[in-house]
Amino acid sequence: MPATLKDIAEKVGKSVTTVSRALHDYDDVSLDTKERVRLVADDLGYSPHTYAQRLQKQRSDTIGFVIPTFEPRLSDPFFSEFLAGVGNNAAQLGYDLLVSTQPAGEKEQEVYRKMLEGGRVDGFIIVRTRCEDSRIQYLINKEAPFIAFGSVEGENTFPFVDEDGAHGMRLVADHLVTLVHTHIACIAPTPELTFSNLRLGGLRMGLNNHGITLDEALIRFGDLTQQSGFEHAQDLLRMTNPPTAIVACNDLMALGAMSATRELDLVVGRDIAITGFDDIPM
Amino acid sequence: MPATLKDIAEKVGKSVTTVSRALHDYDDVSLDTKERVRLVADDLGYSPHTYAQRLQKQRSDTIGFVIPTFEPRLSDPFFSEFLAGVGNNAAQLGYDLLVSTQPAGEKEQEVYRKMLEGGRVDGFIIVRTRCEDSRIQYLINKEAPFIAFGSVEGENTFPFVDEDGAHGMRLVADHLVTLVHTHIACIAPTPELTFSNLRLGGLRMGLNNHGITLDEALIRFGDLTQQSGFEHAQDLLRMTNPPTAIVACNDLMALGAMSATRELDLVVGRDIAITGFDDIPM
DNA sequence: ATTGACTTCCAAAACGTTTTGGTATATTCT
DNA sequence: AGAATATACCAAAACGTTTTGGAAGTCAAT
Repeated sequence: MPATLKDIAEKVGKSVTTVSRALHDYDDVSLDTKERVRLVADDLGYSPHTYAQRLQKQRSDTIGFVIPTFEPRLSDPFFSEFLAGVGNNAAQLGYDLLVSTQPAGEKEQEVYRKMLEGGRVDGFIIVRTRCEDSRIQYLINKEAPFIAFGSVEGENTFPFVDEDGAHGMRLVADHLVTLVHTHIACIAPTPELTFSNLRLGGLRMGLNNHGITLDEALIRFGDLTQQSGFEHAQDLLRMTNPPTAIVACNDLMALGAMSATRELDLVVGRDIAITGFDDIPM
Repeated sequence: MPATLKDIAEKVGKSVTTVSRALHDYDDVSLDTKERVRLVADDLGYSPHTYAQRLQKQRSDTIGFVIPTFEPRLSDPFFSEFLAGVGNNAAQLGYDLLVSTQPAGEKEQEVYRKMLEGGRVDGFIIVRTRCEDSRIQYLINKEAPFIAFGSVEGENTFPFVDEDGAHGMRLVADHLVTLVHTHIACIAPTPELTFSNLRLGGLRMGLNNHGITLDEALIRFGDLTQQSGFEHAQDLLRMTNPPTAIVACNDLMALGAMSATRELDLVVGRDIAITGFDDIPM
């Protein structure tokens, strides 16, 4: 059995209070006592009981991170990269990260509620923000702390960070135009996601700057997976007048599109241009 | 403020005990009371306070998973795949997974000790087992529950699962011999890792079966990263009499080796054979 | 009228910690 | 000598749960 404050107290011959205060270096404990307490604590290999501390302190020192994915697997490298980054920083600051996956929908809010009301987390990190985001609505409403990666439609009266997806897509447009493409397709994520609109909008505007209008018939909405990039690309390439360039809004769908072209014996970079977005290791 | 049992008790006009028992469907609570309790609980959006429960129950319902890596990032896809698999199954069984990274060494055991004695976890999952594994020693000694992915040298008197690395490597040997390779190099992980020896041994035996002895001068020990595969492959290919095949003991090093060959303008599959192990998505 | 069985309820203790609101003793200042 | 100040300590309450060991009431059988 792990040692408790009580064990130390008994061994040192002081009260639990004093031992607790000694370990926290309060100045109403004599140096002598502090020394003895620390010695005994080390000796017994004492570690404070985390859950007792959390209960008493009424804070969990834990951040909730609910990955909005259908797959039970961490199939999108974007998430594992993100997770690693956040997880390590959190650890460094003395925070735990409570990770869970839950597809957007009915049960999603319940997951947030349970974590919050169960006292398991102090706040959240939200990713893949949606134009109308019920998670954000809920948390603002509950006055629960959180930070979002991505924005929502309308006013963003909450803390968030974001990349400039529109700008990135304008660069993509510039690049493709330099390569004299005019018949350009785009595979975007579902338009419910804020960044889908931002990136699509960026592309549209980027092309406009060069006097090209993005053909609405060449816009497809996928679900960000490789599979979906594959299917939509296949579909696009089988058209009677197929595009010469496919702009994927994320790397995973771009990879899927590349597989599709390969299957039709086209060489990427020669017969067709394909662009991605995210810079995943793959 | 989240609702507590006390809140429910007051609203229903029963004791906290009764409310607790009602929610747990004990049969010394009348159906009528149970009904009322459940109604009020729903109404208040009650969720039990996780840490209070854990403190009282003296169990954390949490599994510890310490990733033995130097990188703070989750750079090895093996880990993210493993993490996703374990994490989701744990969640399904009502367990949390407490993840942390800590390179093998001095502080490693302290991390395990803190998690265990701090009451934060009930047991552990151990990966990348070593021939002499201090973590396993420690946990056996503490009689703490754990399961290992991989074995140790000598008797394995603890639960573990493993893949048959030796067999896999024999298949690799068979394959390479079929392609009439005889001058074969191997990039293995540090021999402290059990699976390094198993796989290396498997390769050696596989080649022996065909009357070929693995040249000890062509064995290199890397650290499982792409970088290290790159460096060792470069080194091997610059020898006066370079190998015609490189067997990497994991996929990441194989990918590094492939980069190295490409830099020397060799084509993998034509000028040189390279094999990996693990089947990571990349 | 007692006994026993059954139903429904609950006060109190416990888990391990931190904080509050003290007390007792020694020291220093008038 | 008495008052004020410092120093070192601690009992009890609190955080929100679950479990223990009953108690009180009803009913049926003796």
